Amino acid sequence: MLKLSTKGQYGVRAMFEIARGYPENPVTIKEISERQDVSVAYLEQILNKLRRAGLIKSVKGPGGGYLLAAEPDKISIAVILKELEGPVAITSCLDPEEGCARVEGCVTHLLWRSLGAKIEAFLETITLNNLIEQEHLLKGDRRDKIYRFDVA
Amino acid sequence: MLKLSTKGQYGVRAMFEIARGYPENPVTIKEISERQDVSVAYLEQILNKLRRAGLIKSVKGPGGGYLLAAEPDKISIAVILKELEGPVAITSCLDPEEGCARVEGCVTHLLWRSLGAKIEAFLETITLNNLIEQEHLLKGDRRDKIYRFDVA
DNA sequence: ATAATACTTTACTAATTTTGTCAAGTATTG
DNA sequence: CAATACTTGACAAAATTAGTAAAGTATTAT
Repeated sequence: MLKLSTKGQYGVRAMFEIARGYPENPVTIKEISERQDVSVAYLEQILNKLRRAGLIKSVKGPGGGYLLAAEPDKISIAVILKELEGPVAITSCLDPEEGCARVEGCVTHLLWRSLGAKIEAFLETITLNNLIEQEHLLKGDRRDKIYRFDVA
Repeated sequence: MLKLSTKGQYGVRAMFEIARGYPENPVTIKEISERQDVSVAYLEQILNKLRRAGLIKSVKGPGGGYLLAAEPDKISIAVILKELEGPVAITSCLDPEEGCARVEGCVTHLLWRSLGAKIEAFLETITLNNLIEQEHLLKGDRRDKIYRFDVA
């Protein structure tokens, strides 16, 4: 339950690859495709959304590619997922687009709202920079710090 | 994003209705159907799963219906949802049934795992009894305690 | 100039999941 | 023994997901 679509998953992984090139090295779709094993055509869709949302910039021509539009510690996982999948909305009646007929006096409504808020709050605390840091820990020998996200 | 299916939503609402009858009053499918506006046939599917999981008991014959199999404060939302929708698995590679080829050195994997753990932990703290309490607060005048789930 | 590289956009579709309905029972008891 | 209630399994329409495909436009190294 509570699955994330591949669009969201791939989007985060793509942003992670682009973040590695920050601030000078444009990363091409092809590179992302190869490293993350996602088709170029599908990535185009995803990166397009992220570019229009202002999270990344693109550089055309040979040697071009994608660049982060802000510093890696300013871009949260929450922002990326919101652009690709819309707001956290455990139930459809919590989606701002839809609305709910039974809001008043509905106990489960409160429950789902609280859960959604908790999820958002968590995802807002994690940034691309945290992912990069975490990878360094994984590849390095600082095994003592390894499950950092559990602490946050 | 991160939607819950209607099966999970209706299941929690049905359990809430059954909890109101605890410990003596069997609640019929028809009553649940009317109060929660879900078809009888669909509820049958849902309640069947919950009964087989041992969360509720059924009493046949006139005056029969469904009863909670345990005390309302012993049944968490997490348990109900797990029976109806399987474990929390933000990505399919985190589903115990599937597995993941890239676990080692995969940073996002850690992220999704942490998120899933947080969600489960939260849902385990909320019981049917909490829902009933919360409803009393909503209907009563203790407006000061109203958003209880946010605190938990 | 122009070929190579790279991004952009829109349309389409196969597969999967969700959200149920339907039919034909079985079990219990007043 | 009829009324009430639960039980089971098959089936299917609708929505969503997860992509592919095609036909571009833009930039720049040489």
